[in-house]
Amino acid sequence: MTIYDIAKEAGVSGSTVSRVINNRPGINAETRKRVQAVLAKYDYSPDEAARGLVSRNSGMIGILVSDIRNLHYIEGAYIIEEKMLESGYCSIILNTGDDSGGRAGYIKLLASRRVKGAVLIGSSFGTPDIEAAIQLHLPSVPVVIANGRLDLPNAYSVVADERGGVHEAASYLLKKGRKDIIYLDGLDTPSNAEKRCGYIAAMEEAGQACRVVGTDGTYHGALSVFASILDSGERVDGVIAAVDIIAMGAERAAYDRALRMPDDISIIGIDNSPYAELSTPRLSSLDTKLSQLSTACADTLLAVLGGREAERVSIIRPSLVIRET
Amino acid sequence: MTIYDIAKEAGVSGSTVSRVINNRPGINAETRKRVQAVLAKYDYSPDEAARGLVSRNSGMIGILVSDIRNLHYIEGAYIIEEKMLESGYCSIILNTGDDSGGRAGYIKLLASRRVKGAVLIGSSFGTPDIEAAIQLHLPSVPVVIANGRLDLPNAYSVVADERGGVHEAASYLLKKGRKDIIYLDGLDTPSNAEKRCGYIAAMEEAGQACRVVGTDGTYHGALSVFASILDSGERVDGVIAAVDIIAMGAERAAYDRALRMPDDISIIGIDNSPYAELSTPRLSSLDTKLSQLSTACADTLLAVLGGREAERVSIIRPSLVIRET
DNA sequence: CTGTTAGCGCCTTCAC
DNA sequence: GTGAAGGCGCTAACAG
Repeated sequence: MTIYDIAKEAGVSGSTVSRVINNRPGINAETRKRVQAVLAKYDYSPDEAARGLVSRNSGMIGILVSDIRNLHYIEGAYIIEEKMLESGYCSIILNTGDDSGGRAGYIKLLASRRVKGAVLIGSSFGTPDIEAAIQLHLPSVPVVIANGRLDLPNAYSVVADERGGVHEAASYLLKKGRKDIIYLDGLDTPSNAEKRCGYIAAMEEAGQACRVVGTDGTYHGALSVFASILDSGERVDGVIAAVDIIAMGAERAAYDRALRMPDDISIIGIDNSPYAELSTPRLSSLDTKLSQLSTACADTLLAVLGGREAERVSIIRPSLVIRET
Repeated sequence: MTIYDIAKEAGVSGSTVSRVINNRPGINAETRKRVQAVLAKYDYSPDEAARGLVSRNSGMIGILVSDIRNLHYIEGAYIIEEKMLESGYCSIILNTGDDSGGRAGYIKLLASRRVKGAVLIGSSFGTPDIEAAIQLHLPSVPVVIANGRLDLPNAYSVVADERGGVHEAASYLLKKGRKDIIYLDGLDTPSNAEKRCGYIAAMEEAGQACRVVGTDGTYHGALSVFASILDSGERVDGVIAAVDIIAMGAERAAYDRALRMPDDISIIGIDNSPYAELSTPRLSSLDTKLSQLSTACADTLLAVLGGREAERVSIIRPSLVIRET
C-alpha cells in the first residue's frame, strides 16, 4: 500500500494525500476529511525510508555500546533510546564489543543508515581510530560520547567526574580512620585510569601508601584475587573497587572469612548499579549518576539536532552512597 | 556523495558502480578494479534506505521489549540483536513499557520502518490487542514471540516450559522434606500464571497445602511482604519466587532474621539471572535459559526470513541450579 | 561487458 | 485548492 492507493480511493492525487499526512495547510476541509477517512480506514503508515530519502532525514540515530556484558551501559542505552523516541527519533543500538578493530565498521554501518546523530557509550570509544572513523564516515552529524573525550568539531562529551568522585570516596574512608585501603582495578580503559588517579591522589595527599591490585573485572576474578590477598595476611581495612561487580567479589571474599562490614573492613564500589542495593550486606557505592548522564547525552544530542547550542563538555558530579559496607 | 559521484570519478556509469558494490558478475576485471579503487578511496557506503526502497528490503527487524526495568529481558534483546546483525539485519529495539494501550503504536512504528520481521520479548505481548495490531500492520512478516503465544499465521513462539520447571523446583523442595513452601508471586502476566500453576500442581500432587502470596515484583516490595510473613510466626521452610529479584528480597528478609539457608529455609528464584550468582548467600534458581531462548528466537526468525521451515512453537526446558539457598 | 531507462514511495516545486 | 512532473539514491531490465 502506498499513498497512491490512498489517493485513488479518496479520489485525489498523491500529492494531496502527502499534504494531508504532513498536515500542510491550504487544503479544502472537505478534501482533507475525505483523505483522512481513507487514511484511518487502513491505519496507513507512510514508508519512513522513502520519506527520509526525499526529505534527507532518516529520523534515526545510532547508539553504540562498548560492552554488552556491562548491564550498566545497556541501561544507559535504553534511557537514551527512550528519550530520543519521545522526540521522534528511532535508535539503532549496536553492541560493538571490546574489539577495537571492528569499531570503525559500526561507525560505517551507522553512516550507511544515514543516522542524524550518534551516542557512544563508554570511555573506550575515546580512541584515535574511532576519531578517524567518525571523521571519515560521520563528519557532519553530532556525536555525543558518554564518559569519554573525542577531539572533533562535531563531538560532544558528557562525563562523570570519576577522578573527583573516587578521590572523595577514598577521603571518606581515610576520614573514618582507615589506613590500609587498597584499590581493586578493572580492565584497562580511560575511565578506569581516571578512577585510579583519584584514589592515588587522595592517598598521597593523606600520606598513605597506595596499593593498586588488578583484576579481570569479573565477579569471580575479583573474588579470587581479593581472597588471596586476605589469606596472605596482608592488612586491609578498606577497599575501593573500579566497578560494583568487583566490589561484590571482594565483599563475598570478606563474607566467607567472616569479616564484619564495615567494622573490620569497609568496601566501596563504583557506579551504584542495581547490584549494590541488592547485595548482602548492601554495598556502599559511588553513584556515577548513570541515568542523569544518559539523559544529558540525549539532551545534548537533541539540542544540537534542534539547532540549539550545547555544552561541548558537560560534567556530572558523582556522589557517595553509603550503605552497609 | 552518491554512486554517481563515484561513477564520475571512475569514468563509468552509475549502474556499473552498483554492480561492483553488489558483487555482480560480468564486469571487466579492469573496470571493477578501477571502481573499487574509488570506492575504497572514499570508503563509500551506499544509502541503505535507498537500496531498501528499490529492493523492497529494509534490512531491519524490530525487537519489542515489554519492560525496560527487567534487565533480564534487555539482555535477551541484545543477544538477538547480535545474532541478527551477524546475518546483516539491523535491529530497532524498542521499550514498549507496560502500557498495553500504546503497544499497538509500536507495532505501527515497526511497520512504518518496513521491518522484515519482529521479535516480541515477554509473555505480556500475547494479548488480543497486540494480535490485532500485528494483523493490521505486520500481516506478512514473521513475528516471533518469546515466552508467549500469538494465534496468527505469521507468528512463531519460543517458550520456556515454566510450568514444568516450577513443578520440578517445588518437587525438589518437597523431596528434601520441606513442608511449608510458599510461593511469592509477581506481577500479573501470563508467564507468572504459568509458573504459579506449576507450583500449585506440584503441591497438590504431594498433598501439601498451597500458599501463594502476591508481591509487587520489586526487591523492596518482596522484602517487606516476606518479612511480615516471617514475623507473623507463620511456619515457612521453603520459598519459590516468581523471579530472582523477589527471591532476593525474601533472602534478605531471612538473612536479617538470622535464618540459615538452606538449613532453616530454602529459597529458589526463577530465571537464574546474574543476580542469583552474585547474591549472598548465592541464590538457587530455576534457569529458564534466557540466552538459549533468545538464540532460538533469532534462529527462528532467520529461518523464516531465509525461506526455511521453522517450528511454530519451540519449547525450552528449564533446569534447576542449586546454590546456597 | 556497459550504459540507458524506468521506477521503488514519497515530497516538493510549479502550473492550473 | 489541487494535480502533474521531477527527483531523492539506488537497482533491475533492457539495449547495445
